[in-house]
Amino acid sequence: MTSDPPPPLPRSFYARPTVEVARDLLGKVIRHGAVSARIVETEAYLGTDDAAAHSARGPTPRTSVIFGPPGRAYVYLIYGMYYCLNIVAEPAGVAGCVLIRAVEPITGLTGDTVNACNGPGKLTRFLGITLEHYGVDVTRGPITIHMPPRKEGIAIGVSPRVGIRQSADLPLRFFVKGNRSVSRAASREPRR
DNA sequence: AGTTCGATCGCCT
DNA sequence: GGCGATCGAACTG
Repeated sequence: MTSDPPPPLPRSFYARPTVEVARDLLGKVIRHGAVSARIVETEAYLGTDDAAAHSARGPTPRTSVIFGPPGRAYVYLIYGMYYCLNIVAEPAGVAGCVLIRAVEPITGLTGDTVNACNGPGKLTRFLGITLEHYGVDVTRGPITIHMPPRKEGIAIGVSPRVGIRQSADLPLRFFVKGNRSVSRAASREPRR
């Protein structure tokens, strides 16, 4: 018989400071239906003192979930053609979320391995995530996040976030050092 | 009501 | 390195 899959991470995992959640999501397994992948790159978007965050100017219809209970999915359409997936952090009433920027495929592979999910717009397509998943509780499903089957040491790299103009210097991007699935835009060396 | 522009990506030169 | 695709949220008037 097959071993029981681990349960989803509890809500308490997400009810913490956004930066902690962003770091700790590295190496975790995200699953949607038959497709699963390992999170290898994240970015923290803070509720306050972070002009780059969608929540910076208070709740709107689009961003309301960021102000609600932790462990829910904030999905939005970007550039009219891609979806980005965030996981809400901080206790309910405090804004903060973590953008999932890259994952490493575990199952669901067809053809190109790395290039299917090494970017925020690509991984949502790989995992089949769209606006209909706005507000989904990742402690319940259909999208869930789990501990990896085996404990493994991870070297974590830190850098500024990719593709933003406001608060561009804050070191809020986290990635698994040396992992080849880290997003292409992010793997560019920072200019000097 | 009209305009701007983005937490992207792939293709072009 | 540059740019177009393609859309709606947010902002301006």
